Parts: sequence; C-alpha cells; structure tokens
Amino acid sequence: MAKDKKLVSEITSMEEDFAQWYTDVVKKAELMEYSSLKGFMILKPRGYAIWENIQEQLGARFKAAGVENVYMPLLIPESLLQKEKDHVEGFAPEVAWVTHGGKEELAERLCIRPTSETVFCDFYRNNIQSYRDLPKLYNQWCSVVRWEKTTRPFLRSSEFLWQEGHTAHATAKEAEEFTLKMLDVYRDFCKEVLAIPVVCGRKTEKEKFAGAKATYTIEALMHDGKALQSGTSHNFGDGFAKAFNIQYLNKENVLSYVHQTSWGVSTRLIGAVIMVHGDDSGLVMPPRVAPVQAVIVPIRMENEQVMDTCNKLKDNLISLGIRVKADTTDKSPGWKFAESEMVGVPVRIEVGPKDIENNSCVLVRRDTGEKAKASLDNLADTVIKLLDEIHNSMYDRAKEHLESHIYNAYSFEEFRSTVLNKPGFIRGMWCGNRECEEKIKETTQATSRCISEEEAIGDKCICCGKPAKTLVYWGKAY
RNA sequence: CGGGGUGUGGCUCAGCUUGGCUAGAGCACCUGGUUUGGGACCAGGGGGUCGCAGGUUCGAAUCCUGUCACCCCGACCA
Repeated sequence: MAKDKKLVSEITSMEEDFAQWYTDVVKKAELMEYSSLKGFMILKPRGYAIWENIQEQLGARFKAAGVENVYMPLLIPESLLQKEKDHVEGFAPEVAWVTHGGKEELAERLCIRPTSETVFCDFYRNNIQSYRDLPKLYNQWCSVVRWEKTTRPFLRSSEFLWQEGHTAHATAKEAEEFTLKMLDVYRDFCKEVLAIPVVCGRKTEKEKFAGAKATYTIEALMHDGKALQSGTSHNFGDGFAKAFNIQYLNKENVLSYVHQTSWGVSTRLIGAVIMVHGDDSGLVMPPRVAPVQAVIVPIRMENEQVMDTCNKLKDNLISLGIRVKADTTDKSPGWKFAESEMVGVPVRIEVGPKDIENNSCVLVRRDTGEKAKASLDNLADTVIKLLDEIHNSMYDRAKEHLESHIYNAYSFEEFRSTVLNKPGFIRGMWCGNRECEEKIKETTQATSRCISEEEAIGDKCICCGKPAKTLVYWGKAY
C-alpha cells in the first residue's frame, strides 16, 4: 500500500468549521451540485432519492389524514397575488417575475409561485358552493422560487422542492384542529422516519406566515446548537376567504366564509438530517429514508463462493423490501468502506472467504461504527432488526443532544450570557410585546423560535421584567 | 444589500510578487497487467489557452481597467 502519494480528499471536522463541514458532506456524499445559475441546485440521485423516500412516507401520512394530491400552475398573475394585503407584502421582496411571452411584453406580469395560497384560493372560490363541498383537503408536491440573497444547499436556495397542503373547512374550530393535526403529522414523521426530535409551538406575531392568523412550527436543533425551522402549519382563519371571496351555503342556507389552513415541509429536511446525524466521516442516514439501507461488500471478488453468497443475500434482502446494493465495482475493499461511510449507508455487510468458512459475515453499523460477526442463517432478519435498532439509537442520541442543549433563563443577563456561551434553545418568559422580541434579537441575535405550551418557569418577561404568561423557546436560527 | 475571499483540464490546487519560449502536479478518467479484510500498484494514454471583455507590451495565466460568477461572514427569509 502506498503511504506517501495518497491524496485523499478529506472532510473538514465539525469542531473546526461546522459550515465547511456541512458543505463538504453535501458534496462528498454526492447529494447535490451547483448549477450555473446562482441559488438553483442540481439534486443528484443520492439527494433526490432521499426526497423520494420523504415523499412516499410523508405522502402516506397525508393520505391517511384524507388529503388528496393535486397540481397547480407555476405562474400567478400579479392581480391574483395582490388580493391579500399581508401576504403580498410578505412575499413581494423575493418574487421572480415573468414579463415576456416570446418577444411580446405581457399586459400583466406573472409571478413564479413563491407559494400557492392565492392559486388555491382562486380555485376554491369557484369550486366551493355548499357545505357538502367541504372540507377540501388538497396537497401539491412542487417547487417554488424565492429570490434569495444568500443561498446554501438544502437550507436556503432560490428554488426548492416542497409540499404545500391547502385545506378549506366549514368552521374555525375544524380549521384549527386540522392545522394542529398536520403539525403533529410532521412531528411524528420527523421522529419515526428521520429520527429527529423537534420542539413544537406557535410562532409569535413577528415570525408568523404572511397572511396567517396563527402559524405553528416544528423546530429541530442542529449539531452546532442552531435551530432549524423544519416545517410549518398555518391557520388562516377566514382572512384569505374574505380577500378571495370564498363562500358557501351552510345547512341553514346562510352564506358563510370558509376557514383555511396551509402547511409545508421542504427539502430543507434533508439539511436537517445532515446536520442532526452527520459526523466527521460524512453523512449518517436514518435507515427509513436512506436511499440504500445496506451495502454488501464482497472481499476477493474472484472467489465464486463469495460472489454467490453475496448475490443470494442481496436477492433475499430485496425480496424482504430492504433497499440493498452489492458493491461489485473493481475498487479495493478499503475504498468501498470509506465510500459507504461518506454517503451514510446505515449497515455494511462484509463477506469474504474467511466469513464463508464460518458461515458468517461482518456487520458494521454506520451510526456507531460498531463491527460484529453475524451468522449467515437468518441474516435478513438480523439486518431488519438492526435497521430498527439503528433508527432508535439515532433518535435517542439526537434527543439527548436536544435535551442537553435546552437552558432556562430567568433574567436578561442570564439570557444573554447563555446565548453567548451555550449554543442551543433557551426557554425564557416573555411579556408578548414585539419591542422586547426585537430588542432580544438585536442584542443577542437570538430569535423567538416558538411559544411553548409547557409550564411557565416564571412570571416576568426576561427582557422588560413586566408580567409575562408566555413561555418562549429562543435560539439562533439558520 | 454591506464586509471578506476565489475564478487555471471533471475535482483540488501550483505558477502570478519580479510578464518570456511546447502551462504544471495530485486525484479522477481510458487501455493492459498484477492486486483485493480500511481509500492497491505498475506501464501506457486522452483531456486545459488560464471566468469574460477591453487595455498596456515585441510578448500576458502573470500588469491595468471593467465585468460576471461562485464561496464564506453579516442584515432579510422555508
């Protein structure tokens, strides 16, 4: 083996430079590539496969909630966008416009959707007449464009893939219930599929969605102690319905406005997976969304028995629904080991002549690096159990990280010193005034992440000292 | 939009300060062979006109001006 000439591309360590580590992992794991247009990313097979798995499993949860998929137009006439005042003000600064059709300048500019509330509203206005038409529970998977100044792969790009659910209900109560129901779908999905624990709650007036009555959020804590808003669920009340005139006749033959919700998660979730689970060797994929759940590495590929065993093993695992690949490229085993670690395959199965003699193989866990001998008998069962075990221990580990990075602050000084010295979430009471929220942001860079339902930890605002009833999770955010 | 940085084969970079002759290296790629339990080795081979546009000069990757793009750090946002 050559020792001096070898120039292996390394991943920057997390401790040294977390931002660079993130960029390195994204590139080395071949999730995406920059295109020639700023802010517009190319999702490579390994990155897109994660999104497909998210779509499949989150989609199943939507359907279980009675939601149906639809598709709405990409372009929105300016006049339509203008109908809801707060909404247009919130999005105007980052909207991309189409001004020409061929060589002709258009009579009316068309906006490339930054989100589709207005299109859904326009549609609902024409399609809801009676209480019998309600509720409407629609979702679309699409991409949206927001002209961002600073972009980062998966965390913030000018175009990104997401899903946006839009529902219309007969009553305010039903809309609020559905808003919270979808928030819980997100929370559960993060836990059960992505192995990510989240903090849930309502956004403050300052942080809520443009045009919403209430916004709820799931906030995840990254390895560096910064928060990532990972999904939101909005209750619109009847604000959009009034702006767009979406009315129906109720059972009493009275014309009423509908109550609406919208909710979404994006490819940002992939960024969360990277920053919650990754380590200095690269990506660590949670088994349930991993594009490849197990990789089989044959040692000494010229050995027929080895190859035979690998192939049978592969077929067996595939037949049991495991996403498995056998790495039969002519790279050296060491290369294959390093590669599987970089891309985060949860389980590696090494099969060589020595193993076959003992009717065994070597199983290596990506999350802990632990190696263990396993019998070839019932190996599929062993692997399936191991994948679940990996999921659970990844979740537990992330949860421990989250919980050990939540601090309480009872005064402004304590708050400031915590923000400065201890990356993570800070729980602190708040009076509800926007001035305090803004002052905290200006002086500490921490923003309100969400208003929590948890028990109060005091009765005075950490900023102004006036009476407070609201417990807020604060933190620096991506 | 402010501050900093970088543009040289697919990737990472050297060369630029002090202009000079056919523009280099490692990785990757192709062919053949030997290998294979933690990123193998040997031999041969293909590929760049130096982000772009002007300018200075006998001569520009190198100096000057402009411009574009990307990355990082802030302010604004999923």
